[in-house]
Amino acid sequence: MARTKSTTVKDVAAAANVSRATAARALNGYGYVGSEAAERVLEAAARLGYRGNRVAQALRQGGLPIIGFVPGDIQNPFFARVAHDIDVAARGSKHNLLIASSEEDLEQERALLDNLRALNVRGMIVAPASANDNLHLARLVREGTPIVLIDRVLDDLPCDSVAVDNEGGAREAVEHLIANGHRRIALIHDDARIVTARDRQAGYVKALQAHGLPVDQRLIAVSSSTVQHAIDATIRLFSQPERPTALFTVDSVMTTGALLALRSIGLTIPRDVSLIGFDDFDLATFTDPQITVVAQPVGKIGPVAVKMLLERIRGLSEPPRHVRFQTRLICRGSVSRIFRPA
Amino acid sequence: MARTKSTTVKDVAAAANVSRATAARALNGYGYVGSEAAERVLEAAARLGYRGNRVAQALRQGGLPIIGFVPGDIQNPFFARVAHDIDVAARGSKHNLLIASSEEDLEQERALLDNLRALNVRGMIVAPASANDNLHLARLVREGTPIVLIDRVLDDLPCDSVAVDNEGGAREAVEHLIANGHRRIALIHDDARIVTARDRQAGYVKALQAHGLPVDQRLIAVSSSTVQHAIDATIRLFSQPERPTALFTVDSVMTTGALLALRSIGLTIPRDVSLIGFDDFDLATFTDPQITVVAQPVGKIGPVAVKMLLERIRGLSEPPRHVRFQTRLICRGSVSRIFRPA
DNA sequence: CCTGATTCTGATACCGATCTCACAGATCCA
DNA sequence: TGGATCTGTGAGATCGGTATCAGAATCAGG
Repeated sequence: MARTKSTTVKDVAAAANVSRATAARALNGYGYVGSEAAERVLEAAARLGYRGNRVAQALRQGGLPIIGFVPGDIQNPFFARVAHDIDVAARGSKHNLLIASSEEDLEQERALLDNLRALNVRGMIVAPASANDNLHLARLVREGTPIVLIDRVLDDLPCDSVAVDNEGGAREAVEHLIANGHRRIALIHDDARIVTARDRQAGYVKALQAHGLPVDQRLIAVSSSTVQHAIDATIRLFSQPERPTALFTVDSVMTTGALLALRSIGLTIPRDVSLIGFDDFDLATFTDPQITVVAQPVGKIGPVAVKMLLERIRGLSEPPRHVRFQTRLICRGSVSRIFRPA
Repeated sequence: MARTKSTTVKDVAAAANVSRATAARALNGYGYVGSEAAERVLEAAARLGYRGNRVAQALRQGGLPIIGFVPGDIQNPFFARVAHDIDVAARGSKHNLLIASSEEDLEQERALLDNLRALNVRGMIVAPASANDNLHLARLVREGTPIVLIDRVLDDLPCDSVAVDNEGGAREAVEHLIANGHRRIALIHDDARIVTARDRQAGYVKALQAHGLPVDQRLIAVSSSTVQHAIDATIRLFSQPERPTALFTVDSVMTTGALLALRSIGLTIPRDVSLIGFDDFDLATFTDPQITVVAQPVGKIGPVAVKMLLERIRGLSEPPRHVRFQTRLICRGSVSRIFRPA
């Protein structure tokens, strides 16, 4: 197919009748170059459409101007939003963004990080798929690769992180339900492997305990984070003899599933069941009534992560910094007050 | 920060007491290598944690094992889904995916493509932001860079493409409205710059003309593809004295906006207004009634695009191939029948 | 025992850009 | 006028890996 090989400094130099060294100097504006020679080089470069070869530059100078982003799932609106923000922020500093989704699979994550490492990217922003077995991450950190963790923080990993107060947010939500008289509050959460889900579950448990309520395992369902699994889990929870009066879901995908499931088994929100979901999402304002949610400042996560990463790339060597954003409970119409006689 | 420089073939060769050449042969399994020497090399490589440097490989062999993807907006669920599919397909052939969103901005798209070119990526999958001024794309094609266009096809660009029958799908939707007795059918579409929107508009116009209905400019609103703009456009359309009885929106973001706007001005679907949107989306089944949409086979686009791209990368030199998927009208509850006395 | 093929290995060129170094010519000050 | 400094330039090393080539060692067959 005779892919035309691109023009190199050599070509430009030849066209301008100078050496490669001089051409490079003219193109990059360093060292001494005669104004006349420089002009000829620039003209030749423009004429030949010289672009430079990042790969060669990267080899010489170490590292491609690329930031790697490893989200759990790019289709999840949360990560899509963050990816977008990272992209914008990275572009501001002349970096390209390489997105490689781990699909919440530890093996895949390992392979991807290996790949990024081999590509000599400048730094990585990662949402680790697992709370355990993170030797691969530990090694990267040890080797000095700039890494920023987002959304999911691993306490024993000495690197920067940006996340929200998952436990506090969950606790606030559950306490809101308790304050409205609910006692049988169900939880649907992800495999505890993911840090976020674990913390949110912890918030749920703490809220119950703080109010002297028992933690009933029958009210807790585990589901992987897909709409279908969430539907199944919801149906399981609500086909028990003593039905929960409220439900707390730990992410927007699960909330979506719960919504669908409750509708299909004929339970009305908030008359039959009250619902609070973690993470705000479009759908939440489209339903009738609208759904009460724990909102995270999604838009801040990406920019802050990039900022921290760039500082590391530039050589900052402070001890790990951890940014923790507060969540906000947005009360809409999906929680009802239960009258509870003393 | 003393970023530990990674181990090179040189290190491995030294550790195994062989030359770089032999080490490379052992590691890549080509040429003749003594079994004993090979073993020593492999052992040394494992011990030192040798990973290889893609950048150096790329320089020698031409091109990074990367596929570039330039969507209009990664937050748009359509592109997020396609990105995911591309990622999976690319991984199957040992390619990484580099996503760089153009944000529907032509200048940005140009810059991004330049970047990708400089990175020597193997090929690109692009959803062009504009129907015109595509000299930058034309040049890439001319230079032999493998490119596959998705979603939006530029007829005068000699390269592969994957898209859906936008005109036909739109036409089917509008004819469905006509068949249900609607005559004043409004359209909200994007800036005609984007090919997709233009084709869908063309379908709208053809449907009307085929049934002898006038194309009334007052029924056509232009909006950029954001929820807020779509809301404004909808309100504008429906505050006219002679209100439309039906609305066709050309993408899911606009449909979302229309939904919100209609609710806010107190119009009920489908009693007051019938609605059909192009592109199926989650929300469409969450509303009451559910929304009738023109569905595209989203899941097929990514895999087919990658398949075509890989063939080009491997050197296929057939003339440009164009895959065009059919759309499917999914009738739900957002279209009402208007009784129209003869 | 010698020729020719086969196996193994190291030296070396190369990809493209950058950077150091040395050197030539111009300029400058004493 | 001569040494020192400043300009401008090209030769060549370098980044890390891969491919070519030639030479050494082993082995087969006549």
